[in-house]
Amino acid sequence: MRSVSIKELFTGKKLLQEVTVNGWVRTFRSNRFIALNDGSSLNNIQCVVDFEKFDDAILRQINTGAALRITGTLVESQGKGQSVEIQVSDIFVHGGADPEVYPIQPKKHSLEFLREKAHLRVRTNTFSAVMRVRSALAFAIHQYLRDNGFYYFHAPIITGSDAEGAGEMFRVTTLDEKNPPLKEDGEVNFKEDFFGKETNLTVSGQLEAEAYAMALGKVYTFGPTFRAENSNTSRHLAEFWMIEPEMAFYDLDANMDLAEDFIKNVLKYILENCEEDLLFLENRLLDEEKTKPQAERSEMALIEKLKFITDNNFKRVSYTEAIDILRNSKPNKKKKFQYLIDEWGADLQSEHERYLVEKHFNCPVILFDYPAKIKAFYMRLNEDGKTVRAMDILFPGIGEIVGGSQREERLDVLKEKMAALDIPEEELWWYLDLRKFGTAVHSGFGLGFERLVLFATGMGNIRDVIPFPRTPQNAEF
RNA sequence: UCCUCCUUAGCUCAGUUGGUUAGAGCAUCUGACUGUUAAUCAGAGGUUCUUGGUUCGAGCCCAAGAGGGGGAGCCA
Repeated sequence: MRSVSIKELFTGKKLLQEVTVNGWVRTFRSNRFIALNDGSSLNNIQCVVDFEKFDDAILRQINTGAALRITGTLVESQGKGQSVEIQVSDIFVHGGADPEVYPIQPKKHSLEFLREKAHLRVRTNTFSAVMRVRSALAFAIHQYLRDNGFYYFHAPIITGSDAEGAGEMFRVTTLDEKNPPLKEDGEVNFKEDFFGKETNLTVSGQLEAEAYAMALGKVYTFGPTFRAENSNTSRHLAEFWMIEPEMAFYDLDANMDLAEDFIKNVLKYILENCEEDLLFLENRLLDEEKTKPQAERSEMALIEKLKFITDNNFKRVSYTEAIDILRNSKPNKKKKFQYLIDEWGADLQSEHERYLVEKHFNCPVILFDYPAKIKAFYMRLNEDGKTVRAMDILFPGIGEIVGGSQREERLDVLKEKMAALDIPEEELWWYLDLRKFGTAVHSGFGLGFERLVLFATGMGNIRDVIPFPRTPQNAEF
């Protein structure tokens, strides 16, 4: 007999039929009621056991965490907590879970404790809900971009260029670490390494995406990226997933339009398709915030917050306007900012970004036209000669969720900027080729997938929205 | 990398000024009960993170180490 998912049982179509389900025990109450979950949804199916008809040896194996196959008749529940339940006729124990040592018990565990049990934490309601939403978001991203004429393009994970400037890189090598081949000057001779040169894990697929956009028109990457920064925060991972759309013939305005529409649409998708999980996460958040003082609680509940994003326009502000706002802001005048704003050209700190997003505008903000000095070499220089067509999307509680720009399409300007930053042309000869042959206005952005999941689920730490987080000093799983 | 906080039962936490036998809830085990909803009732369980120090006496004070959280920087 084929088994059905527990999710299907709640549609009511199987009522009074014999069904077989497989799943893991959440609780076993009164030696009679098994709450079984198979991950198909948040819902457990209550399996009612007539304990007098079953061997004690079987019943003893029904502990939290055990894997069971249960066959029985689906009936309307006599109890109040659920619409349907299974009157059990047969139980097969796939595998028990010794309650003396199984760490996930039917009680509240802290997220920090569960983080150390990353292989088991997805068996909890919170993590299963987060991971279903994560999966739905990934699907929505592919669907949106496909529907809008994008090609999914696979950027290489191992990269030979060291000039992307997005952060510290992880070295990829097959050289003998204890006895590497050396050059005459004593340095490691990477000519003898696997690729014949120094290679690293990618920090961004952008440069490669630009090459593909200049032929396929609109492309995107969606894959893992790696940063060897020693960042210890709730918003950074050493291995994270990034979506990087890149579009030929798009200027910065078109780029911002796309990014905003993109975010709104993928959030709309989960509002429509993950209602149950989002409601659970919303309640989890409300519970958590009950312990906090009033001032620290969020003004909106999770679902309301997501709807606010989908229904309202992001505020677009130039860097220059933002500096004016900040310079005249209360915390700046009262010297409450740790870094005071006095001159045009200063890099914005996260306290400034938070002020703009959470206090001044109280909605997502797109900052654009940043000073060239604080942005990457490949960004399009404006006619004023001092700003570049860069844009960052800032979200409440998360900070920067998107970073993007119109790319510098003029060969001579690009070469000048690389020279000014001491980036050797040989490193990026192929990137310069894109400007020599059929160059055109083009733009793109990068969106940190985990930061989007963080926002969408209301979780507080990025390590809780990726299955097996990689952070400094931690790659246990 | 810097600043800061934390580490007591399986889990979440309490533990007064340094003072007798380190407590509670939940989980677990044993027993009772059996239409429950994180069931209920009775009983059981501790290397106070590790090492060293101060002291008549340390969960509490000091030093070093380990692990974890929060914040900053870097960014997505």
